[in-house]
Amino acid sequence: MFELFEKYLRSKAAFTAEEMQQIEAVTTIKRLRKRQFLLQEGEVWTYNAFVSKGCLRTYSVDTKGAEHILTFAVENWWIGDLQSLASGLPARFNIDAIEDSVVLLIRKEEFDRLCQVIPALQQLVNALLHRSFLAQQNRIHTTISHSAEEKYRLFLQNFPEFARRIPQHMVASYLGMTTETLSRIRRNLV
Amino acid sequence: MFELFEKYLRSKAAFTAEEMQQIEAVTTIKRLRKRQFLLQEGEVWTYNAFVSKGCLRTYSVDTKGAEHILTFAVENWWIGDLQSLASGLPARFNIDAIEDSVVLLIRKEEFDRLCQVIPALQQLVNALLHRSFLAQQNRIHTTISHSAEEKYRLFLQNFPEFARRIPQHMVASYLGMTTETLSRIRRNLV
DNA sequence: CGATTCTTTGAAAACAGTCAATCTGTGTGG
DNA sequence: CCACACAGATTGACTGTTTTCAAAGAATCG
Repeated sequence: MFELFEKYLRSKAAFTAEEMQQIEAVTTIKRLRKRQFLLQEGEVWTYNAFVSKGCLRTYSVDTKGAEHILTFAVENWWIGDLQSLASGLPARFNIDAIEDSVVLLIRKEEFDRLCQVIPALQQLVNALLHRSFLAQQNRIHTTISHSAEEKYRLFLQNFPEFARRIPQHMVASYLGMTTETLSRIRRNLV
Repeated sequence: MFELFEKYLRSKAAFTAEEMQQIEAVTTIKRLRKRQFLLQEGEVWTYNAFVSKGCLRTYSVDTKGAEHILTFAVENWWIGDLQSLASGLPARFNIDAIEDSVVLLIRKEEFDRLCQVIPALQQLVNALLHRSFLAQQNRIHTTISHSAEEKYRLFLQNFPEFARRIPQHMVASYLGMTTETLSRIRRNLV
């Protein structure tokens, strides 16, 4: 499974064979079955995680039991609770597998150490953070400026992959509406 | 006005006198009157901008003429269109002054060059991006998981400063609701 | 097949937006 | 200094959208 990660890394920057070995040395593989937790609210998240197969989600559960999905992650995406990672505090979010999945884990301390000695890795992380920032900004913008139907249209445009793989009630949760509303929107689209 | 910026920088990291001079050498001061544009939709944004006095907003205008505010920035905040800055494409957003303001500008090329030679500056930028990422994630989470009234409550909690300085119709726009709705929410709060 | 999850539907209620009017305070020009 | 214009906030009546609750139908999985 490390090969997929290696392929991803090489597509983003140039790494020497030795650097790649250093990375592989600290990478562990975790297989998750559908519905299995990678992180549960209240635990402390201490990894950087790369999805090499499958699909996961990050979400919270409110006082009424309703789930609110913050992110999805499929192959070649990173996932984790940066808030908990940075602060060392218990996570406010859950992460679980939507499909049977494989994630690669690197402990924070080891990842940070590698970033010190492998400039390409540090740059990759910075670039990733930068792109994520812009993606989040876009999401905020569409969220505050469009109707439920328009949000769904944009979601289909931007993430056709997600729309295919992810159950509708989760898409609804991601978009901040109920599953009934999304169902009715879909009825009116055709 | 550079002194305020210097104070901010020194509060975040250690800079030598020479480094500080290098920064000052590329910094220009721009004074803006209330309502004056710093950036208009369609222009290319090529700066990093630091607010040393006043208050500004980043917003878009939709096809119906409605404004949607993405961010506010007061003293010691950064502002700009990262999307346009990174891509070189015309900005989708406007930035203008809500109060008479003073911003410090550093051209992108010069800023990037300084980041190469001043590690503390590069680190500051990374830390800032990291914090902004988390802040945006929080905003997304509250936006998709709370009612209009709860969003306003949380806004008051998180940004009491903004609530004091910023006209209500702009707060409403930032929260993704109409000014009438916010007005009615406030009536029911007391 | 039976159980569970997922999606759809309907009816009623809650919520938020629209439009139009009024009220307030501020600042500007005469 | 006043009159006026203008930006901002509020209100009411109405419309439209979204949620809620309850139920039933479809799809999936062991």
